[in-house]
Amino acid sequence: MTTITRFAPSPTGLLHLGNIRTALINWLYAKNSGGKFILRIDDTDQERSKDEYISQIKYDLEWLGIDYDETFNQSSRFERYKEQFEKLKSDGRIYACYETPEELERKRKLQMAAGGKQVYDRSALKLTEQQIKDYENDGRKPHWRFLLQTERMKWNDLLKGEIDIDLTSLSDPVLFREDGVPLYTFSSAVDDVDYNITNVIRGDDHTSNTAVQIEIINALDKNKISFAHHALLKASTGDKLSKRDNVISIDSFRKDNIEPISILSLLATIGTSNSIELKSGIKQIIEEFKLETISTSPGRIEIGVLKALNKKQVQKFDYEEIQSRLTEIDENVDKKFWDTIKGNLETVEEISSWTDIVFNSKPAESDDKDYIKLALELMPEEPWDDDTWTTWTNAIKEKTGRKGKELFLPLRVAFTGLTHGPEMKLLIQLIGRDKIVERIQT
RNA sequence: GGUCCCUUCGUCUAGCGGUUAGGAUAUCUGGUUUUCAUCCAGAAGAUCACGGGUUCGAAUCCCGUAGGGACCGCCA
Repeated sequence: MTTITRFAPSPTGLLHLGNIRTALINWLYAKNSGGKFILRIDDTDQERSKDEYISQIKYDLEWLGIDYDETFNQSSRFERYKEQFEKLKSDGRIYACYETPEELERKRKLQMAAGGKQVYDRSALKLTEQQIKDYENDGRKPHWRFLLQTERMKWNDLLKGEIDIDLTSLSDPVLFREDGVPLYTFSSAVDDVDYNITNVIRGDDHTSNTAVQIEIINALDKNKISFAHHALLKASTGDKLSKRDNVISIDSFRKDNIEPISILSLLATIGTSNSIELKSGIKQIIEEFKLETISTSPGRIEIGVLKALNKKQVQKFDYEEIQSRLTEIDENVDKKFWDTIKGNLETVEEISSWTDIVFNSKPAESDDKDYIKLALELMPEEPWDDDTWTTWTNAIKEKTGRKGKELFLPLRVAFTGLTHGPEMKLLIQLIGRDKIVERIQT
């Protein structure tokens, strides 16, 4: 049987490290076993779903290199949900409820005050025909609940092991709203069955929900789906992740010029027993993927690790790989320029600060003017090569008796305005004699 | 309140009854680079949340406690 997994985001916000991790795990699980991966947009709640988020989600996935064999929107399947709803209804698994949200809220508060279970009391089941008629005459429309019959739902979770949930501690789930809109608990179960999903891998927050869904799936069909629940990720502070937490959205990382492979490498590492390292590409991540390496305890997102991985990737780039990106930043960036500068970059786009230093004359104030003046006098004529710097500084050394930091640091500052940077013997060739003279003389 | 789950170096983790508790990363030191980064070599870093029990022997099994998380919605 072919493995089929799915990622089912609701388009109510941006994708972040947490939910993209779930997507990646599902994608890798499918890829690793030669299976299929489906992108399902859970947009049954039309009020909260936004088209812009749908395109953003697809763009983020594409940018990261996570492709899908098939995609569909739940909003296109309302008829099918209705059909399956009728089936469950005729099987007597669904019953009509007439409580308003306010009434339900009041019940919950009462239950909480009494210290009992906050579970729906099934009073709708005891309604007389007359009471129902009265509600209907009042203009109330029913919402529909699924009658939970299992006391304890057990399954073998691929990540958490044997799970045993007390279903009597959970309310009968509402499957259809008063306005006829199917709820996630139901539409998801219908789709997972219809699309022959073999493995549902999702966050730990769905664990008790899974108990409910298994019973629904069993009522629809024979359950053949294997479930796995991974621990959620925590923010670096130890707090839970939020959809509104923009600092970890994929979009924000892209805007910060973080490379996709850096994000993928972090995701393939965090909360797993894998070594923290930069991966060579998505292919390596697929090959190395093992579901069992994913931990059941929540991992912390360390942005510092992401940045370190990205830095490694930047320094790994060959000029040819990113030539168009570089020349777009500055057309004068050639291979020599890139190779000289890349060791000092954390993102590719940071190169712009160096094109500025190299190409635009930026005179730096020196408090060591006499020394700089002397250096100018001793500066070799062009053409310059890799030995020029040594020849030059040796001459200065001889004349002044300076050595080490005293010798070179004032020069670096005078040429670049910075106390650190690429190797001087290469950098001075990039800047060139004319510009250096210009800078020193100012 | 109920249900389910988690807790091992700063961080991510290995560990499945006998280990000097291993690795990765970060940190520090030395070497290389006449700076920084890279690279190489090395070091330090964990009373295995706490308490009890089982056992000749517990990070590992059992019970309890504490801390943390998820869910308990006409959201997903």
